[in-house]
Amino acid sequence: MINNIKQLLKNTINKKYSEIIGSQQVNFTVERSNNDKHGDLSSNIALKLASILKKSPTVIAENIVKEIQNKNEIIENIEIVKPGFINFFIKNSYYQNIVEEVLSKNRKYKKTNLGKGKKIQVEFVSANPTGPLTIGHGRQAVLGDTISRILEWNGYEVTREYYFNDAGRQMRLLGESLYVRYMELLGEKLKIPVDGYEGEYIKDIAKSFVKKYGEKYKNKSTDKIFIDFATENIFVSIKNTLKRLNIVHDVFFNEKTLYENGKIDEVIKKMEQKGATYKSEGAIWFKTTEFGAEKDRVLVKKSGEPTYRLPDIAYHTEKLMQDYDQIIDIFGADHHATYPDVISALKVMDYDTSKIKVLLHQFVTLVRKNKKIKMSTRKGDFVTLDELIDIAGSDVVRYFFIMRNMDSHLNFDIDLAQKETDENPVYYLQYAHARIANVIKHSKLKGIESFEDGNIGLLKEKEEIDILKVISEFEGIMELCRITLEPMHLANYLHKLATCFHKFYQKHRVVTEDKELSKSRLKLIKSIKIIFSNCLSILGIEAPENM
RNA sequence: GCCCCGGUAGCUCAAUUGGAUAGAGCAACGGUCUUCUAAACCGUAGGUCACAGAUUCGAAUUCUGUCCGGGGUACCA
Repeated sequence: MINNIKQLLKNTINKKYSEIIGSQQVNFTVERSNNDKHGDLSSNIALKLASILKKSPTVIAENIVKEIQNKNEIIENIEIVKPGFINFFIKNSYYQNIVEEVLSKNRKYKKTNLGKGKKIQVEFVSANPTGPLTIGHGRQAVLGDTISRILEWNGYEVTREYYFNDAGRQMRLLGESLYVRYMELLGEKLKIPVDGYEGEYIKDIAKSFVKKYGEKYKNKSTDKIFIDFATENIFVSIKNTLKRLNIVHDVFFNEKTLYENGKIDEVIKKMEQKGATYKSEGAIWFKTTEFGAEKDRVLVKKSGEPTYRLPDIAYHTEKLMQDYDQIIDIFGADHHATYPDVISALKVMDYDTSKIKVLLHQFVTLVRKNKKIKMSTRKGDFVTLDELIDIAGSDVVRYFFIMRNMDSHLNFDIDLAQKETDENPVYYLQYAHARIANVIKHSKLKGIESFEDGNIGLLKEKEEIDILKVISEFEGIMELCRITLEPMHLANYLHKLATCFHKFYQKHRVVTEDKELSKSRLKLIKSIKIIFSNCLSILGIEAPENM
């Protein structure tokens, strides 16, 4: 509809003003009005042309309108307003026809195939197996999965990837922490190492360790079994948590692979050849200052161990070697200083980094009794994602995490979540869906077997047309989501759709003595139901038939 | 110090990326179920869009500076 009008305007000015405009691009827009008085669509074309043509916008608008009047069958009326906006009023029949389109396309309504044959890798969560997933990870998990679903809706083939490291200092500490808890169960008091893991979950793991091995590993603190046992247990729980949220990764990539397949050495050698590194104080440094960084960074410590940066770089060369058309990395705000180094290194080695898109999301702050709490996995001070799902349920958790812009901090009030699950906004959407399902069921009881022959021309009430207008926005919203990769827009949209449905429901009855009208309204609500169900499925949220 | 986010109603956040009278949900107050689900709807109240400049027909949105909050700035990941 918008493109339709836009093309019409473009043609008109090309015809009328081509001599003056010449090859200049006129950047005008056609947008949905946010006020009924301004019609359905409005264009600023006359305002944009005013400075080029050196005429008053109103005069230009009048000339344009004269030209296009009656040239488009969906336009009911055109008005010119104050500074020079051209407002279009669209015919009801245009909106009514949407019902038929939704009903016939159903699950495929406005679904696109833009990504057909294209592969995208989305990397997210990527938490090392040192403890259960926290609320903080939850945001990234839901964000990553929902973005994946948006891409899939557009026909892309998405691979969800999880990158992890089960070696190194953190893991050693994890193993030692488990050992301490293990010995504790065997009656010996030891101290958790400095920077070790103090969370309760280690005690649980220690219990199953005892169950399995008894006293076999008493006093064998250095045995690798402690690390392996801990990571294995933790990974199982991480995967379970994600599964509860309907999130399943396709690939778990172990950092270890990069050492085994020689990628790490390869990267170091290549960067050396390119003259991007140097040795100093026994370490190997990357000249990041040449890429605008403040300081040079260490790639290999004097101990010979790489810093986290090196495997990150190697991992990305690995990603780029595969045939993905796009690579999306989802990181927390704490990564903002490190990923530019990775990109710089890839550029040094002549990789095309334009395929890589990095999305940073801000942190989740846990609020409890009106106090902000800093979460730390190490100190065991956190609320796990599992606990949150227990309290609120998967649907609410998913909705909650994509409800807001990823750029804004998220304050999570745990008391509120516990107390007010009934008033959660997600129920508002699901309730609308369930209500519709119920009305359709009711209509069958009232003897309306089918409503395929309902006459959409009978949908004339303001509340009915309003709903159809919102449905007509769906395509644009999905486009916005695709471009910005920001699922929040879809959440806002659904809320808006639910609002107009509830308003309609309150004011008008669907099933009445008037069979014809009932059938047409059943068609209407069926089409709303389809939109709900499609959108909720993109958000990974259930669309219940009753509540 | 430097880098990245944010600052909008009492609270949590929107504003389709520069459009017209800045909107929702909680919280407050008042109203609506003999009817297809009241987990809903209607109404009232609530705003110096942090502050100051700049850009233009037009700014919450872009630019500059200042203030406040969060994150980063490791030979931790």
